[in-house]
Amino acid sequence: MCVLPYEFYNRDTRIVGRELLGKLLVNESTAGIIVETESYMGENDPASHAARKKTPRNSVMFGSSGVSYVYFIYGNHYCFNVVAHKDNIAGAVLIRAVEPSLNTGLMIKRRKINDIKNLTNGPGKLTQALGINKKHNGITLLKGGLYIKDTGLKVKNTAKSSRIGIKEGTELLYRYYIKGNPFVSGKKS
DNA sequence: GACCAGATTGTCT
DNA sequence: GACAATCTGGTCA
Repeated sequence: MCVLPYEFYNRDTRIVGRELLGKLLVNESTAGIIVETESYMGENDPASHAARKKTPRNSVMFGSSGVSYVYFIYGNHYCFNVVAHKDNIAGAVLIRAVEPSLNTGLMIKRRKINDIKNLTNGPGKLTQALGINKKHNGITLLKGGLYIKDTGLKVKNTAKSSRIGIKEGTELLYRYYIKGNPFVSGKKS
């Protein structure tokens, strides 16, 4: 049980995306097990924010690995990413879904719903449940507060598929999830 | 249950 | 001014 070090994030974005499955995402008093991720590369990935050029908004993706990248979208929702790439490349892993693990009651209060399975099975949902917002953009995940740790949990069945909610790059299978887990977004397994 | 359109704000051109 | 890595609620079957 230890906080993931810089070396974990400073690897190929796709590897980090796959290996984040089963890890524990912690923020303040709430936490959830990551069950679904998507990897977004740099200039070679047309669906990535970093595909075109560096702007104030996406500059975090060009920064150092192990940093949180939070952005606001569609007027209502935040999405939480972890910057992860080898040196001198842009890239980040989008956390799409987690399984509620710690302080589920607080998540229910924040989401204002009673359905546990509907609590964190989507990017906009999990940020609301865990209390992640714009103030978390650009902060490090290596020091505590907001961080990801290894619980020693071994993931058995992982699967990959096309990413969701994008118009380009859909042929790239950069979405990773735990097969059969009820908290994965979308429909059933 | 499946499909469709609206909501609503920050950022870029 | 247009658009976006989404969610919710409505309508129709």
